[in-house]
Amino acid sequence: MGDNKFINKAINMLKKSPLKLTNQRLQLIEILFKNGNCHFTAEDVHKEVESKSYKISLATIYNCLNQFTSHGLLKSVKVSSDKIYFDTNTDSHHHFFCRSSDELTDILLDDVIISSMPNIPKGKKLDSVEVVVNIKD
Amino acid sequence: MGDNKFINKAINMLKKSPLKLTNQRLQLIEILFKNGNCHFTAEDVHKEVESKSYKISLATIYNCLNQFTSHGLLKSVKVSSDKIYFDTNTDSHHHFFCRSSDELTDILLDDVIISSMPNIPKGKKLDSVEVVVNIKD
DNA sequence: TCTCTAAATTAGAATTATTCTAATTTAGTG
DNA sequence: CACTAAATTAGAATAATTCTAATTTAGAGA
Repeated sequence: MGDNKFINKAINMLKKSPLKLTNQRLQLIEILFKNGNCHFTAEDVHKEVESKSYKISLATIYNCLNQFTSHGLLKSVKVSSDKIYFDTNTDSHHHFFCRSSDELTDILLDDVIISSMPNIPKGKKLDSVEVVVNIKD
Repeated sequence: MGDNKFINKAINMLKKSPLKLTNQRLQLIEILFKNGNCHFTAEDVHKEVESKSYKISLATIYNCLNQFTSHGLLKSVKVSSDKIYFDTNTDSHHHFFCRSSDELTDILLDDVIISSMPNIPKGKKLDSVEVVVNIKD
């Protein structure tokens, strides 16, 4: 009680998953979810882990980000960058990607209205629709 | 004359650019443009170069794909894959990306109608809008 | 509470895509 | 035809990420 609601929600999801509640995972959840919706790369997380002097190896950071993604705590986003971004907002939504600053920010789902969509090729199923609005300074 | 119109168009663009007409560039243009619109990674090109026994190093393939991209012969596309895709269609348009086969295919610009767009953040300019429709088997 | 085992963590090596370096070759201008 | 800037190349370097194999730990069950 008294805890951050975003952190609590993430811990509850972790408890409902088959993943174990390790110190590393709980500390990562604290770092990732303390501010509600945000975006980060593995390296961003690694830097914050270092600065807090938490004992979490880079391999564990990668493992956990990937496991959190497959268990619905995070979403991964690929844009015109060489890094994978993770997003604490797992609802369907879109992104601005700034090519000047490499920053990813949310676009609310309702702020993009797609009024016509192509037919899905025969034999394939729709997975997701991602709109990236690339911007620059 | 008698040549493929896609190849001719690409060679003309190369001639109008400051890039020199080397054997390697002409052979790459032949490979890339012979079939009109298509998508490939550097590795795809490398394989075809090998199979034709052309003498083009992997470094030159990367150099040329990047130079062709900066001079308007190609466009590069980033999707949920660890590789960069190149596209001979340089007009504004969208893509299907099949997560099962890693295949990228075009969506005609007019097949996606976006009837409402978010405001661009203060101080930034619009660069481009990319819609990726992820599909699977 | 204690044991046990599968899961988690870790350091460091490996991998993969891509870019860089520095030496050699070549296009095409003059 | 010579010259020079650009292009090509092999191989090293880089950067992000994943793998390996050894050690540690969570948490289920006695």
